[in-house]
Amino acid sequence: MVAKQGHNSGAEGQLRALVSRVERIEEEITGLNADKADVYREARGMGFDVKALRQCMSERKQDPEAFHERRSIVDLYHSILRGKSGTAVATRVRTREGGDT
Amino acid sequence: MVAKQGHNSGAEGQLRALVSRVERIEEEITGLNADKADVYREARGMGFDVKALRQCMSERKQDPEAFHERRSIVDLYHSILRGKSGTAVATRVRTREGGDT
Amino acid sequence: MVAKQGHNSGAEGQLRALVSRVERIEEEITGLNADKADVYREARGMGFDVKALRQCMSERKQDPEAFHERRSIVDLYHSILRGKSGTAVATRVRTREGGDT
Amino acid sequence: MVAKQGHNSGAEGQLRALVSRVERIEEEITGLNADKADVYREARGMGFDVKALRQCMSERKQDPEAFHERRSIVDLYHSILRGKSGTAVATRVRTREGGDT
DNA sequence: ACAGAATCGAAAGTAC
DNA sequence: GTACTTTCGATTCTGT
Repeated sequence: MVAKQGHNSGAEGQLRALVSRVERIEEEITGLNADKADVYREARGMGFDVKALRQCMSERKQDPEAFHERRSIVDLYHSILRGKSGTAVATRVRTREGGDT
Repeated sequence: MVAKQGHNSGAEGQLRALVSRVERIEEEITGLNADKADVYREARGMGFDVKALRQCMSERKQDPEAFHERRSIVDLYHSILRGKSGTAVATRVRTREGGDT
Repeated sequence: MVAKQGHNSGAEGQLRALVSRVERIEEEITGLNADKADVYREARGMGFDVKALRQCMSERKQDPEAFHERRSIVDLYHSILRGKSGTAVATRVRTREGGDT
Repeated sequence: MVAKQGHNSGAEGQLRALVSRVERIEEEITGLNADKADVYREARGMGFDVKALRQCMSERKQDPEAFHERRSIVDLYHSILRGKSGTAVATRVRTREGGDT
C-alpha cells in the first residue's frame, strides 16, 4: 500500500498524468490517420485504385519469401477447390512443416 | 501412409469438406446478421434510441456484479480526472487485486 | 405523443420483445462462430495452413473477374514500386474508369 | 522516354510519392501505438484497472451532456428489462426526438 | 512455446 | 457522395 488512507493523492496525480499522456498520444494518432486518409483521397483523385493500392502496400509489409510461399499454398487450395487437382499438385496439400509462421 | 505421390486425394476431400462447412456457417451468420439489422430498424421505427439500446444490451452481457464493480471504478476515475477527488474517494484508487481479467 | 403519461407500457413490452429477439439471434451467431472456430481448429489439426485457407476463402467470395482485375493492378503497382516500370506497363497506371465497385 | 505512349511516367512518380507518404505516416502511428501500450503497461504496474481506465477515457471523449443523456436512457432501458418499470419511468420510454448521432 | 484473449486496424454496409 | 456504424481479420500480449 503506497499511501495511507486519505493521502494517496500521489495515485491521483499519477492517474492524471497517465491519462494526459494517452490523450496526447491519441490526438497525434488521430491527426496522422486524418493525414493518411487525405493521401488516399488524393490518390483516388489522381485516378489510382485505392483498394488495390492498400493491398499492394500490405503485401509489401510481408517479406517476399513468406509472401510467395503463402501465395503458392493459396493457389494450391484454389486449384483443389476448383476440382482441378492433378496428382502433381496433390503432393503437398498438407503443409506439415510448421505451417503458418 | 495413405498418400504419396498421386494419392492423397483424401486430403483434398477433407479440404473441400472443411470449406463447405465454413461457407455454410458463414451463410447462416450472414442471414442472422440481416435479421438483427431488421430488428434494430424496427426499434428505430418505434422511436427507441438504438444506440442506447445497443449499449444497454452490451452491458447486460456482463454479469451484474462485475459490471457494477467496473462501473464504480470507472466513476472513481472520472471523479479524479474532474479534479473532484475527496479523500474518501481516494482510498481505493489502486485496485490492487489482480485488477482486470 | 404516442402514449399518455403513465400508460405506454406497450412500449415496454415492445422493448422487451425487441431485446429478446436480438439476444436470441446473437446467441445463435455466437454458436455458429464457435462452430467455425472448431472447423478451423480441425483444419489446423489436419495439417492445413489456416491462414492460407482463410485467404483462399476470402478470394473465393469475390467474383473471379474482379479478382483478376484487382490482382493485375496490384502487381502493376508492385512493379512500379520496385522500380521496374517499363513504358508498356506504364500505359495503364491510372485506372481512370471510375474504378471498381 | 519521359513522353511516349501515355506519358504517364509522372503517374509512377506520384505513386511512389503517395506510398512513401503513407508508409511514413504508418511508421509514426506504429511508434505512437507502442508508446500508448507502454503507458498502459505502466498503469497496470501501478495497480490501476486498465480496462476501467480505457472505458473511462472513452467516455470522456463524448461530451458530458450527451453522455448523461445517453446514460439515463440506457439506465431506463435496464430498469424496464429488469421488470422494474414504474409508471413514472415509463413516461419517456420512447425517445422521439431524433435521439442519437 | 502454444493456446487463448483482447485490442487494433481495415472493409463493408448503411443512413443521411 | 460522404460519413458513420458495425463486422471481420490480424496482430499482440498474457497465462499455462
